[in-house]
Amino acid sequence: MGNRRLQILDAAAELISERGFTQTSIEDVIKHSKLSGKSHFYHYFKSKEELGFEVLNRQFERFAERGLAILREPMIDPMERMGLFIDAIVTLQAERGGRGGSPFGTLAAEMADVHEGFRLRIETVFERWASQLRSLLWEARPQLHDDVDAVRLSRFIIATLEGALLMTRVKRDVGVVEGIAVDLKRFIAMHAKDGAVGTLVPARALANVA
Amino acid sequence: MGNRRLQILDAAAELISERGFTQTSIEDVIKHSKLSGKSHFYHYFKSKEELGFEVLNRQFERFAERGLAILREPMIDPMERMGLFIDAIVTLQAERGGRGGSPFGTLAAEMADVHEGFRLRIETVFERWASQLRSLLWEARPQLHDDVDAVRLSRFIIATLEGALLMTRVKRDVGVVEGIAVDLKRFIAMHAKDGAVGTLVPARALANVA
DNA sequence: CTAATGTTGGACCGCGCAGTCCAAAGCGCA
DNA sequence: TGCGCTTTGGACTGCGCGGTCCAACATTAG
Repeated sequence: MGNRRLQILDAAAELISERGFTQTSIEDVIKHSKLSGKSHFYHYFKSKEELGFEVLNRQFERFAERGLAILREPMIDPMERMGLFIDAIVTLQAERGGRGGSPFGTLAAEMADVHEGFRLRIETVFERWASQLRSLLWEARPQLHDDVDAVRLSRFIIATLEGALLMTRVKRDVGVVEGIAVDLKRFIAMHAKDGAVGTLVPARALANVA
Repeated sequence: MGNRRLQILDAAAELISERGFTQTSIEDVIKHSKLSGKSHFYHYFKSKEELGFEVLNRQFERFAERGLAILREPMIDPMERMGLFIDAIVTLQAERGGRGGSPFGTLAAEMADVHEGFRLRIETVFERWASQLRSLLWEARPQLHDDVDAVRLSRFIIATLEGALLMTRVKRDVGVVEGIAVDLKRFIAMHAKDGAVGTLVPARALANVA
């Protein structure tokens, strides 16, 4: 069954996002996937490197399902979708008790300067994420100031969220990412024309913008 | 000489901030420090773990010298100092050709969930950094809106910078951190009363705020 | 010149892990 | 029941690395 393969992949994804790639051994993965016998692993994967690549893809898939999907809901106002998306990331982090941070960020920090293959794939992952954000900003264009640079703004959003997840992990306090999320929404709201902010920012916080 | 110790420490700092802790072997460190003989290392350090802790301290020292110092220049307007500080981080990253990212961030992502000792020390490092930013914001209080939350804002600044360094590293493009720095300054300027922005943001960019 | 006291280099040990291999256990099929 | 074929478990190998140890060398003192 290709089912087994997925089982291994998910176990690996969990361990790697917690401990990092190098700190996760094949034996750990096999044990954690409720299978036994290392040959099983090498039946489905060529090498640990291949596992790493596929875990990265899988993480992005899941992220796309649970987080990025919100960005494409056609019935919701774009600005509101942005807020929901940020909330989703906070929720995801809260569910894990502040541990584990961003699966991409962790892998990125660990491998970017060590393994060119990983670096390129991580770059692709971030690029796909960024492109989703750009689409949303494009959709929201009528509500935004004319000189908003979607490329720069989407990068800013990703960087801030990644940094927030990292700090949350270090402090083991979900409050960190929550606070940063609030500010990030305010920053995004700053790019919108008056009255187009929707539920992105509570009225009180808008005092600073006006 | 305690000089040798520093030599090892600096070699290790460089390697660790590029490759990460686990990917850096004692032999690499010794070779890179132009010494030879592993016993030399163990003459100055109890273990690799101790090396890691001290590298973290040393990185923070250097960062405090070259970056954080700007925050305390008493002759410069606080808001302007903030801008200079952000510029300094961009410059530091540019000097390394986009590689290596933040020394703290790299170590944090790698070790936070693996080694409690590292996590605590990294938490301390971030806290010290945050406290410097808070001091500056306190100094700038007369120029800021009354409801500015210094704790939250300082966390936001650190998170965004850390995320920016990470993405710069992944894309190997210093332009990323440069762009994010511009936006970050605009976000900070948003908290200042009109006319108190100084050189933080070029007049053109302020259009969005007003 | 010799003895005592550091330095320095590197051989060596043990361990953990990626990756290989084979033997035993299922399992269809007649 | 007996025979091939696949699945499964785990023993084994080679290697890299953290950490120890000791032998050779330098240095200073008498």
